[in-house]
Amino acid sequence: MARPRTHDEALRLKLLDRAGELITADGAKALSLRKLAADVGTSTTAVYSLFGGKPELVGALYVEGFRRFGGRMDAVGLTGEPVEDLTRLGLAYRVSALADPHLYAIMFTRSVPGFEPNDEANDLSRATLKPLEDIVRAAVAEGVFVDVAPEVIAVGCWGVAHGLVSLEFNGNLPPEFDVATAYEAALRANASGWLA
Amino acid sequence: MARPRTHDEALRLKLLDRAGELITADGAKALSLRKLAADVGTSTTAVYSLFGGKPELVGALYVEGFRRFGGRMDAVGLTGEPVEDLTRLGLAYRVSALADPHLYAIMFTRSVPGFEPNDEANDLSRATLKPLEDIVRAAVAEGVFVDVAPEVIAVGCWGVAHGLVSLEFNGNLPPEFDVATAYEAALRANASGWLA
DNA sequence: CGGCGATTCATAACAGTGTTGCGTAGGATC
DNA sequence: GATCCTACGCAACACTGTTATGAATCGCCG
Repeated sequence: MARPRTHDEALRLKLLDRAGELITADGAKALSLRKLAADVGTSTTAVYSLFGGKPELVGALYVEGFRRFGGRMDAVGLTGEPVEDLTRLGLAYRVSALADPHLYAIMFTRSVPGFEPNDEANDLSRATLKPLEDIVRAAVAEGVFVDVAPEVIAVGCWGVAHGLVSLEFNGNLPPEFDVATAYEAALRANASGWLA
Repeated sequence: MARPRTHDEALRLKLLDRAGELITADGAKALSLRKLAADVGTSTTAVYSLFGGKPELVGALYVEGFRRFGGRMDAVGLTGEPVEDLTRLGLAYRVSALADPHLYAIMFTRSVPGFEPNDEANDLSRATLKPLEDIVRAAVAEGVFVDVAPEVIAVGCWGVAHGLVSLEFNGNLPPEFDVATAYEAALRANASGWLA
């Protein structure tokens, strides 16, 4: 039953796909190496050969999640008006989270006990800031935004988006709360707060 | 070894205390019913009598966490100027989170797999909004803030605070980032965005 | 005041988990 | 074509939360 000398890439993808499905269907708790291996037709040891362990398998899902996030952010059409553009990115952020809620959980909550993102994963997550920072930098340069380090403003905008989505997912928002409307208003008000 | 007919309140407190210590020391992953029971000098079944199971035990820690949070929020001295006061509450929010990081993890990340807050716990968490909402409501009434539902503004402010703290804990912020300064600036800018 | 029913909690077993030695099949290398 | 190396199957290990059983003892009612 040996495989080629290099890791079996097809098996790796099958494991990753199925792991994503299991998590999407029943949450992170439902991801068991035994079940995963059985579904894919291999054994748990394969996960250790290919990834190193369960945390590293989840780590692969983590980078996949940020890859998708990044893709959706890049696809947002921009106008050049900073408040509008920051609001659009924020809305896309929420749409992305709603599209892959369980991936979002892996990225931003510690829903898989042993898993801690490593340095490479953290670098990747910080890359999410890039489009935000570009917009902010231009706005500061043009004097539309106050003269504060673009990084600070960008992080602030990311914070609102992330915080509201996080509260929504946690069930911390009031019942019968019109999340979508409030979310957009909050994004816009926050961005406006940086106007010069 | 029977205990009084009513639950042994002292044992309940000892379990809760020790559980908090274990989590504070080594994170949520380190909370095992066996170790907890051994440390306290009882058996795992006591947890089932007193709480119902591990999720419910964690639920008790969840409400304890929000109780402390609420206490710290109430202790914040207010000035009557909404932007300033909202900023102060936001800073207190971060201080609270840093003071009890593992309790914070229980409250806002799903770090204990089986645990989902029940309705009562959710009501409690939403009570965190109360002081924010009072400030906002007054500011809207006085015409200092724009005429938007106070709930929406309050949730927005909570979102920034929560989001930034959450990103900080997740390691999503840039390295060598002056979190404290940026955090305060972001809170202030966000609140200012709601000025009429 | 005494006995009964109810309930807490100890003991031990169960089902499940991630992880790890061991063994082996079979491509890669010379 | 012989040899090495490695991915991976099997089975065991240590651990988890949970639960069936049973003993001890309290609150309650006559």
